[in-house]
Amino acid sequence: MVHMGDTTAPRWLSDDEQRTWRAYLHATTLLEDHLDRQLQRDAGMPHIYYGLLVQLSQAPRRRLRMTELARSAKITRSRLSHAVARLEKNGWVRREECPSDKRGQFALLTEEGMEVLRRTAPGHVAAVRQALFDRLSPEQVAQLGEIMRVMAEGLQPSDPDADLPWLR
Amino acid sequence: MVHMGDTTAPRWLSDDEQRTWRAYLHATTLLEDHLDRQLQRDAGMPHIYYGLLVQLSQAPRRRLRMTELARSAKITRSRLSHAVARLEKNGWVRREECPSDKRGQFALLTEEGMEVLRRTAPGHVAAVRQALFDRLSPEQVAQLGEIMRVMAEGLQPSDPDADLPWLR
DNA sequence: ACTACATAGTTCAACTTTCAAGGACGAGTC
DNA sequence: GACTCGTCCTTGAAAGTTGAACTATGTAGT
Repeated sequence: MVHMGDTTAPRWLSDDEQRTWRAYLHATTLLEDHLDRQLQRDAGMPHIYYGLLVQLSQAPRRRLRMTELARSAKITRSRLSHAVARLEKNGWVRREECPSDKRGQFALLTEEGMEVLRRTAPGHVAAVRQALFDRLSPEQVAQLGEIMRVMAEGLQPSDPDADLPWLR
Repeated sequence: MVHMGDTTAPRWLSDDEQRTWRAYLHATTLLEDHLDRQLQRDAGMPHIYYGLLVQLSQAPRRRLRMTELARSAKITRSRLSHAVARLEKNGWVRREECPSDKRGQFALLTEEGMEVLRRTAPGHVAAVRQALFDRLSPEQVAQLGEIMRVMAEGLQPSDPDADLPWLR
C-alpha cells in the first residue's frame, strides 16, 4: 500500500461496475418516484409518511416514542417532528405525553389513521408487487435481499443499538 | 376484508418478500443519505446536483439542453430549473440560448464546475466503492445489475413501446 | 395567414427537508 | 440542593421539491 493520502490514484469503477451503478441509480429513483406519486395520489401523503403510519400500526398499542420511531424510519428527530405535526393536522396521528419521562412523547396512530392504512395498503402492496416482486424470480428476490443486507451492514451509522433490537 | 373497486383480495407480501422489501428500503435510504452527506461535505452540493455536473461533463462540448438533462437525471424540468439556478449562482454551470430553437436553453459546465468535479470525483467514487462494490462479490454485482435493469424496465415512464403493446 | 395544439422552460405557492439553536427534563456527582 | 452534562424533542429559517399555471416559441392542418 502506497501512502500518498489524497494524491493516490483513485480506483475508478470498472465498466461492469459503472453499468451496475447507473442501473442502480436509475431503478431506485424511478421506484421511489413511482411509489411517492402512487401514495400521494391514493393516500394523500408521501412514501415516508406512509411508512411512519405503518410502523405505528405494528407497534404495541399503536404507539412509539418519537426517538424510537425516528430510528426505525431512519430519519432525524427534527424531520419526524415536522412530519408528525403534519400527520396530526390530518388527524391520523396523535401525540401523548410519556408518564415515565416528562421529556418524552409518544406518537400514536388514531383510528382514523388506521382506517387510511386499511384503505390504501392493498393498493400500495400492489404497486410494490407490480414494480418489483412480480418481475423478479424467487432467486432474484433472495439475491436482492442478501445484497441489501450486505449494503446496510456497511452503512449502519454509529448506532450500536440499531443492530440489537432485542436488547432494548 | 374491504371490498372497494377491486373485487380481489390483496396479495400481501410473503415473509421472504417482506424481509427483502424492508432490507431494500433500509439499505437504499442509508446509502442515499450517506452519499448526500459525503457530497454535501466535500463538494458543497447534494448528490443529485453532483449528478447533473457529471452528466454535463460527459456531454459533447459539456452542454445539454435543459429537457435532455432533466430526462437523463430523471427529474422534472421544474426541479432542474431551480437546481441550475443554484449551480449557476455557484459559478459551476452557465445557461446559454439555443440558436436553433428560441425556446431552448443549454446548461453548460463551466471550467470552475469541471474543477470541482475533478477535485471531488475520487472521494465520491471511493465512497461508492466502500459502500457497495468493495462489499459485494463479482457475482453479486452482476446480479444487482440485472435486478436493477428489470426494475427499471417495469417503471420506465416514457418508453411507449416498452409498456403497453398488450394493454391498449 | 389563421387556428389549434404541442413543446421548452420558468415561476409561484404550498409543502418537505435540513441544519443549527434552544428549552425542558433526567442522571450523576459533589 | 446545586452543578454539569447528556438526552428528548421542538422550533425557525434556509434550502430544496412539487404540481399547476404561465410565457414564448415551434409545428401542423386548413
